[in-house]
Amino acid sequence: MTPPEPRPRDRGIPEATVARLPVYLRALQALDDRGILTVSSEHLAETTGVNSAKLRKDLSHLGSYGTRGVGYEVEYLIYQISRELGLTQDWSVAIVGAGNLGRALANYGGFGTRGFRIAALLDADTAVLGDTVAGLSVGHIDALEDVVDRENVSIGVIATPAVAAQEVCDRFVEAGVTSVLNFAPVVLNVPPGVDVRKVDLSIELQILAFHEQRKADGYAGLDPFGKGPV
Amino acid sequence: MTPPEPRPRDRGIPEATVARLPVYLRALQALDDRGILTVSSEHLAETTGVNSAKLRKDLSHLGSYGTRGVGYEVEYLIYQISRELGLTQDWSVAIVGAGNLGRALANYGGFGTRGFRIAALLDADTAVLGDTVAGLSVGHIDALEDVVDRENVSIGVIATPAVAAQEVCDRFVEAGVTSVLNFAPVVLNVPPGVDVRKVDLSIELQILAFHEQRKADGYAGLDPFGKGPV
DNA sequence: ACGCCCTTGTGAACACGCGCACAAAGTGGG
DNA sequence: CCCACTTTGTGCGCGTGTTCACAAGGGCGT
Ligand SMILES: NC(=O)c1ccc[n+]([C@@H]2O[C@H](COP(=O)([O-])OP(=O)(O)OC[C@H]3O[C@@H](n4cnc5c(N)ncnc54)[C@H](O)[C@@H]3O)[C@@H](O)[C@H]2O)c1
Ligand SMILES: NC(=O)c1ccc[n+]([C@@H]2O[C@H](COP(=O)([O-])OP(=O)(O)OC[C@H]3O[C@@H](n4cnc5c(N)ncnc54)[C@H](O)[C@@H]3O)[C@@H](O)[C@H]2O)c1
Repeated sequence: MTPPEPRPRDRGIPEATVARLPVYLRALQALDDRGILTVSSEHLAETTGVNSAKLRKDLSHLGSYGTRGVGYEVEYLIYQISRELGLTQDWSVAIVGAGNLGRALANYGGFGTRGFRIAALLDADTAVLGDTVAGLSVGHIDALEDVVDRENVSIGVIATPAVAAQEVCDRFVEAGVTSVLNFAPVVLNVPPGVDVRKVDLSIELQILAFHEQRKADGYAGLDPFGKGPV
Repeated sequence: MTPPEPRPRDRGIPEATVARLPVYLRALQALDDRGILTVSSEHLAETTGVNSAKLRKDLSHLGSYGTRGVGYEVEYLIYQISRELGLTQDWSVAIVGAGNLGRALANYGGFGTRGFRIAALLDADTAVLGDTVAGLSVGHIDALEDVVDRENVSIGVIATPAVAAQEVCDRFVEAGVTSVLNFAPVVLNVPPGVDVRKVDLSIELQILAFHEQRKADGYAGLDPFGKGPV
């Protein structure tokens, strides 16, 4: 419309902010549980480990929900963040791969309490079919399309070995799933419009190893008071 | 210090680059397994899902290991990246919390093959002490300091419930561990010089839910034909 | 030996995110 | 009613990271 207008993706919340909102939400819920009614950006920032100005800027993307001189009303902010994140509705999740990780995930209680319902746990190995994990019976992978359709699954979790991950992903996408959480150590290929997030433990360890090595090498790095290599 | 000198932290590799090196490494190892001797930045970039210029810039931080007109020698690059990441030595890892997740991690074979040795699996619950997981006997949490010392543990993994995480972390730090991988949904407090990385599945799901909601809202955003998030 | 073509390595422009610092706005006390 | 104090919301400069585009460099065919 207006040529000199820097507006193309303004209705969008910065990705970095989106990644922090769940952290704020969790801290706010802890405050709420303790019966605390309001909180300042300074205090909330401290408990979530971020800069208070950054926190305020993050929240300002949702609207002006604070009161100057006072702070933010805990319950109201919980509601606003939840709404923004889409947590006022329930989401169905399907997990593929009922191995070590898939079972741990299915057994994990922390999902249901946040509005994520595990609709199915699927596997290709007939030896595990019918096993009961967390009250859920392991289904066959060929039921994937049916499950996605019937249970209205919108998030697919991949906990299979690496070689099977792309194929499972393709089936998810084909079935209409547009959000995938991948634990297999492979780069998934997906069409535009599909979001993939990956959790890769080996990479995390390798990053830690890199920094660990840095500390070990006698690097007189920045931060002279750095509590050095203890 | 010196105004015209851009040298203060030059020997350092950008954090974003460090996070990608393990991805390149994995792709290179796959090429190596297939007997492929050299690879171009274009090709490697495609299989790892990054921009080829970014890949070249990443690799240039390690040195000039490519040959113009040809590409990179796979084996040599594997060696250089491994060295930079500190993977030419072995690292001892201690896991605390022998629940669903801790056991899945201990059972996972993908760590040992990359130079990470699980030195111990510890828990506070006497009911699980002595259980054998992946050839490892679950030890008591009070042995943490001993284990760290004796096995030369440099990376601590926290797979306990949230309430116990900070305390376990403190004990790790006190014992001399300077790298922590945390699975519990809490913000850990550590002194300078200690690296913490977190893996938080609930946050990953919430981020996916946010984007999912975005897609569902009939947002006739920019770019009617997808290409949106990816 | 020479020149063509391929690929690297990087300069420069751009986009994004961070944190300081402060004016605006609201509260509570006198 | 006014003033002093607290805390929000944000303008701005800075640093980091990404991408384009291209000159420099090296192999290979002739
Ligand atoms: N266990 C961990 O702690 C851990 C850590 C890091 C990464 N990972 C990754 O997570 C994934 C799963 O790990 P895991 O330890 O649970 O492995 P696992 O071998 O215990 O389980 C994998 C499961 O996937 C099933 N499967 C195989 N092919 C399938 C297919 N085509 N369709 C459906 N199911 C299929 C198998 O039958 C098996 O039950 C792997 O990619 C692994 O690299 C696991
Ligand atoms: N299981 C999952 O898939 C999953 C997913 C996301 C997050 N998490 C998080 O990972 C952590 C572990 O999850 P889990 O499912 O394995 O839980 P879990 O309850 O199965 O296991 C926790 C283990 O920690 C032990 N423990 C408790 N206090 C301890 C202490 N002070 N010192 C040592 N050990 C102690 C318990 O005895 C238990 O064996 C939790 O914080 C959870 O929120 C787990």
